[in-house]
Amino acid sequence: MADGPKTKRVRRTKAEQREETQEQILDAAEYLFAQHGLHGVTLRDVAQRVGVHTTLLHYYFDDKRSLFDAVFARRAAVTSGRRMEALERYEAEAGERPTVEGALHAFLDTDLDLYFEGGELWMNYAAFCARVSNTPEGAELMDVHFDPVVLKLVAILRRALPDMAEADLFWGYHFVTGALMNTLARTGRIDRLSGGVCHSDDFPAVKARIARFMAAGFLSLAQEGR
Amino acid sequence: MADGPKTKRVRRTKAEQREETQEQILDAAEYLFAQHGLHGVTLRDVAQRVGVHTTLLHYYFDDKRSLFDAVFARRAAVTSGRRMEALERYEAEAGERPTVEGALHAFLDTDLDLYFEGGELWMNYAAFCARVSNTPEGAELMDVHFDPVVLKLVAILRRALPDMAEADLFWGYHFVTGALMNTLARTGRIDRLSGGVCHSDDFPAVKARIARFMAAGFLSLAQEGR
DNA sequence: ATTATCTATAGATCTATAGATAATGC
DNA sequence: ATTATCTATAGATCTATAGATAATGC
Repeated sequence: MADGPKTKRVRRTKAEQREETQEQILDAAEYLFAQHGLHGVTLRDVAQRVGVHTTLLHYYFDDKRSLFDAVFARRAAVTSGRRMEALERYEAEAGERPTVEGALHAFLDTDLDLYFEGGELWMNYAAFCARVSNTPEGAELMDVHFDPVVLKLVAILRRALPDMAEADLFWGYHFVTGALMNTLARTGRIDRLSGGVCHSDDFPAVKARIARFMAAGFLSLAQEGR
Repeated sequence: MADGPKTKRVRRTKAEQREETQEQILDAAEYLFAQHGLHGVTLRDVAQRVGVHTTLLHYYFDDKRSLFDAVFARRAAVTSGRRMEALERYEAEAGERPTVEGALHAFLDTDLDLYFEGGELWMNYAAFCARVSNTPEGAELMDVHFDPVVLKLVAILRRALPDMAEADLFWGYHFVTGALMNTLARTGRIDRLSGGVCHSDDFPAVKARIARFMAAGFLSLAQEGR
């Protein structure tokens, strides 16, 4: 229904054309999957948004599920890589004494910045990830693409809190990622609930609070001992 | 594919029969929607799981979306009511000096207990809620069914932290509900990520940590002042 | 000559409705 | 006599494939 971005028909090499069309398909699919989920979107919806025929999607992607996986994978490498770098940079800076809050800032702020500064397409990807994170298939894609960077975060947290039980570390991460996904989803619920005090789109507001909030949570579990 | 519970054909009054069939339809739909989402489930899937013909679903429910809404609504009143009672009980106990952690225990523990002790069907409902919470339609259903109890929680938190900014209160709640929904989803991700240290199904483990963790988060934001 | 895109279409499935049959109600 | 359930089917879509046409490559 909404008309996608119109292609300028100034075409260059075949490789470029191929690349360009594929990116447009992925952008459209990303937007639609974020809104309606894997099964709520038809290949025809995606094709219409791009302005091509449905069959072209089969030319570039084996089937619907492959397209879905490709949407997930395309930006996963970027966000994962950026966060990994940020964590390594923080680790180097902090030396012997990393803090929970420092590690969480590196992990969370880097990600929130990427989406917020990356424009509409990155925001779509964020919503896409959030939407699928609470599904069985989505969770498995997260295993594949995000385990290394998450385990890196956990490793730094473990050094910051050497006496904390392993289970506490992982449950703490579980709470962090839940809060993050709820943010990325941008459903507008917090806007309505708060009577307009908060806005789903306001990632800077989340960034200003989430690392400190979660760090205090970790410390309170650590204090408890067990 | 999986065969649903077989109906015992000892039928009583029509009202009872009607009630029983409707409940079976709702149970089956709840399970399937939790696994595959609104669009990932066909009416035929639901009918097959119950062991009736697809058209019977149209006899009891206007269309697919009405069935979906009915699934959400059926148990929403129960969980919402129980949490509201728990919050009011806590408010009465705490008198002039409610605490953040006390309010969160009332809100969160009551809910986790309901699902964990309610058996498989309640666990399905929890997964259903979690799955839809990150979608636009789901968030609107949450507005309708859960706003009163959430605003009650926020009101107690406000009394516990009278100097806290409104935005901080609501963002804090936003983090809490994200962590809760991630728990209810039970995707198995935390199991794999932690190498078996944590289990998605282990709501008691979450209950043992989440209120303290989140309370510390709230206090750290409040301390910040501004 | 190869690659990108479109046309035509098969085969399956999905939602929804109309009308028939089987079971309870009085 | 009314209500619960099933049969039959219409009409719309949806995914996927085969083969034709249009555009680039050399």
